[in-house]
Amino acid sequence: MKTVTRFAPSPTGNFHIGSARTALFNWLFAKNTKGKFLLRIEDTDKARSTKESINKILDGLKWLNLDWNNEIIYQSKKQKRHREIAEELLKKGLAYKCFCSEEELNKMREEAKILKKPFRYNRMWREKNPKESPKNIKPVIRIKSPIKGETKIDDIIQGTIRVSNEEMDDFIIMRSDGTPTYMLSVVVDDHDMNVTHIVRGHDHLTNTFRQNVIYDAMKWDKPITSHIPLILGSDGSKMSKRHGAIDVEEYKMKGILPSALINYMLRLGWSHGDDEIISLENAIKWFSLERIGKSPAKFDNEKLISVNSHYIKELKNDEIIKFLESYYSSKYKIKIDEISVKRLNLGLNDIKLRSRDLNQLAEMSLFYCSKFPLSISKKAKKYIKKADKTIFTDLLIVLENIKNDFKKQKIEEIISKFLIEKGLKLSDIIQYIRAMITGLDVSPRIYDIMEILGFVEIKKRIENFING
RNA sequence: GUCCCCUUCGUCUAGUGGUCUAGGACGUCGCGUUCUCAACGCGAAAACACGAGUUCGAAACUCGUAGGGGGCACCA
Repeated sequence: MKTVTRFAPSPTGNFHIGSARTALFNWLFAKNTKGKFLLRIEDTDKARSTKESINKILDGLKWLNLDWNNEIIYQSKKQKRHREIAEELLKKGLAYKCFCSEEELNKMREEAKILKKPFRYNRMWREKNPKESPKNIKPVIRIKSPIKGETKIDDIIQGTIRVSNEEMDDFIIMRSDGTPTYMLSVVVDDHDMNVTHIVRGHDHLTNTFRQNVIYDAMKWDKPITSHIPLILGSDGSKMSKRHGAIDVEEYKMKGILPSALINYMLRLGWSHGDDEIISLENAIKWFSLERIGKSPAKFDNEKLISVNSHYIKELKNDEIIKFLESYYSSKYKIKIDEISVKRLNLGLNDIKLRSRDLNQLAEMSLFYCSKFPLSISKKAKKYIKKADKTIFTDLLIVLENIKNDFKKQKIEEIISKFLIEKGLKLSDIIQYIRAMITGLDVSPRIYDIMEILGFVEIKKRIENFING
């Protein structure tokens, strides 16, 4: 049988990193088993679902390259079908109308609180004749859940879990306004979509027991479930805003590569021996739900960054230049001209080695592209302020001698000769030169940069300091 | 509160009863290299939550304790 997985987010906010990992695991499992990965938007909550949120989810999935099969299914469009199932259950006597008022329900809640028991609907309308119903109340439809015995689920990740049926009550499947609840919708949609494997967050584990009641009532085959542990913040509490970035979009803005985020999320809960850097190809080949751990993982930004810097090193120059084009044009209103492209192609390899994220890479490469005069960073300014102008005036004269053969070995030679004559060490001047020609305090090797920029450009930048 | 789940270095994890004086990665620290560095090289510190039991033998199995997480809506 062909496997079918689904990712079923509710569009009520941003695209959370936890949801992204759920999507990834579904996607990987589908790819690994050569099955299908479907996307369903659970927008039954009209009040909270937004178009923006749907777009964020879609953008995020596309950015991560988690492509889905078939058309997107919008749960809200399936309500007629959900209602039919509820009617059918009603007709079969497996569900019933409940005419409880808000007050009656609140009373049950209070009683439960006093008895220190969890709230459970007392099933007062389960056997009552609907003719006794109060006229002023629109009923909900509740499903008859078993009163005695226990329910067992076999979860691929969590193993076998048994819960006494007394823990469950007759939950609502249709609201009083005639709309289906989540619990009904998921089951009907998963069944209609022929979903074979449900991979979702651990927070849904107890829902499985409720959903089983519906499957049993309809005599439908149950999908196999895998409840993946949640991602926690660095302090072990639920991941939230105060832990920093939690939405996929934020990672993109921070210059994280989709490949890096995928690799990092994959290793949160799943492993393959000692492998850390795992190509997508291997991820698909090796992935299995059985190998997902049961304990929740804390999100570690430092590790993400280190994975990211690895993937940055693998980037091709033209991919980077494409990124730089949009980064520079939106942030600095700079266009990358032909000469800058030439310089970038010569200099990017060195910069890739020391970049933790794309934004940092862009800032570090800026000196290859910026128009004269250069913008100078705070730390670089400090160096420049301290530099002795006469030394650099003399240095320029020396450099001018080799302007027709401005190669790094030559530059190195002539500078060391210059230093000996002046009785200086390289470290006496290197940071000043760096600041003047890159506007930064950190950069690749100076001789390489000088060669790439060429004498004319170097002269301009140093003179700017001397005259400034 | 209640039901369910979880617990190996700071973090992610390897580990499926003997090969574990517990391996890898990130981070930390030290040393080296270099022209700065968030690069590179080498090295170090660092964990089986606790207590019982099963067993010739337990990080691994069982039970308890503690700590953590999740569910308990006319939300999804």
